[in-house]
Amino acid sequence: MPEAELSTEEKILKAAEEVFMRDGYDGSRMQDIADVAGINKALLHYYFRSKDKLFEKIFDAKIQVFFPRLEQAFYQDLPFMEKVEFFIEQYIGLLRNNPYLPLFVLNTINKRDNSDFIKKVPAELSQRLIMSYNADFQQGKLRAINPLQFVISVMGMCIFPFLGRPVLQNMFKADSNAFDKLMEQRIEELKVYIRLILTP
Amino acid sequence: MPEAELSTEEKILKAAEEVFMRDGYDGSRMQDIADVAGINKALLHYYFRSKDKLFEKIFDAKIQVFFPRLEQAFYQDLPFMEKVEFFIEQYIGLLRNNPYLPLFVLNTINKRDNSDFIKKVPAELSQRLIMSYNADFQQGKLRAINPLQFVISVMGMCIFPFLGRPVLQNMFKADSNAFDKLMEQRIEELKVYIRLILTP
DNA sequence: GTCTATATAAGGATAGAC
DNA sequence: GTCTATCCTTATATAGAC
Repeated sequence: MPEAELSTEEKILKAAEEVFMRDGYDGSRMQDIADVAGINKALLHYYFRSKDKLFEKIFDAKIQVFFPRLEQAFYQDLPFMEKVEFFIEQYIGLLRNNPYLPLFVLNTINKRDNSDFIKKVPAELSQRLIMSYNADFQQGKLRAINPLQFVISVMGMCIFPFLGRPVLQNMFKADSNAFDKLMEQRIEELKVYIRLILTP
Repeated sequence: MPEAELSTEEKILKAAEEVFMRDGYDGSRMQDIADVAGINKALLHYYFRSKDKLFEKIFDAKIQVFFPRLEQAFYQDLPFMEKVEFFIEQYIGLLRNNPYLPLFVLNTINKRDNSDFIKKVPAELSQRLIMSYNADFQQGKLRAINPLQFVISVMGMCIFPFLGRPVLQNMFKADSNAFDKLMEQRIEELKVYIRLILTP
């Protein structure tokens, strides 16, 4: 869709997303958002009453992406291991297209005053995974581990390289392409790890 | 050491550490730091010329903690697997005492303009680990994996729960004590994982 | 709906007295 | 070294014309 066809409200939301994701709430300026949107500051306040309100709109959308529901795989009757493999594949793919997402979300939910934001996290995902583990474990198909710790571990393995990206690229003299390639390879590597951990 | 015995410079550094770690660079106010230190703003600028300079002092100290050198284990002639186990133990212990550290460091190194900060990361740690892996692998003591991906994974597994802490606590109705207990248990859990991955 | 101009406040930094 | 007072710039937000 060409930019000219976007409504003013859409242009603002698009610009706000870009600026907030890149600079965080504290680092963002309403003027920057107006510039990116190609309008002036006053219009921002006309559409969204305040910086807080505008930010909330963006966050509400992004939290749903960062903690995905993944209905496709998790509501199907797949073995636990395949669900995890599917998650790794989808999630690293997602982050490759949304490099700023993790830091943005983690910053927001860690803000002391903004504890409301935490409540917006879709909570069922990990609960369902744990139930799925227990079902397969009781059939002897999985090794005895702590499913909560395991779920945290899988998320950490997927997300962390995107958080430490500048360091990794500097350490191994990699450009953006090399990093992306590394993340593509990472999918298969992590699948090997989780199979080794879960197979009895 | 009682607070009264601290020099003004020490009081400022202590207060700056607290505020910067908690609120980040953009979210911190010189006034807040002065208040915590029990002095006034002007004195901050007398001791450290600017907010930037003061921040740099704090960051320089913290980056050394977040990317530790761990000479104790890694310069000794231990098997790779034991080095990793030692790392997990030490590092989770460190983070349990420094909950804000990961987000603080990751935010700073991800700032576009502040790419100077990246250069301050001690880079040898992962390089040494990879060399150590290769040595043991050639003796047939380890499974064939990608050592770089493995090192990223171990760091991610250790660090991520501290980043997602508010969500985890909310999701599982855990207070600070329960979370800390979970992290203590996590040490042994992760050791199991890495043994399963690395053992041929 | 969109703009210019401006109110109001906050934040970093400095001057100058003690 | 430490304080009060203040300068200067920047930010959010609003008023009012078109």
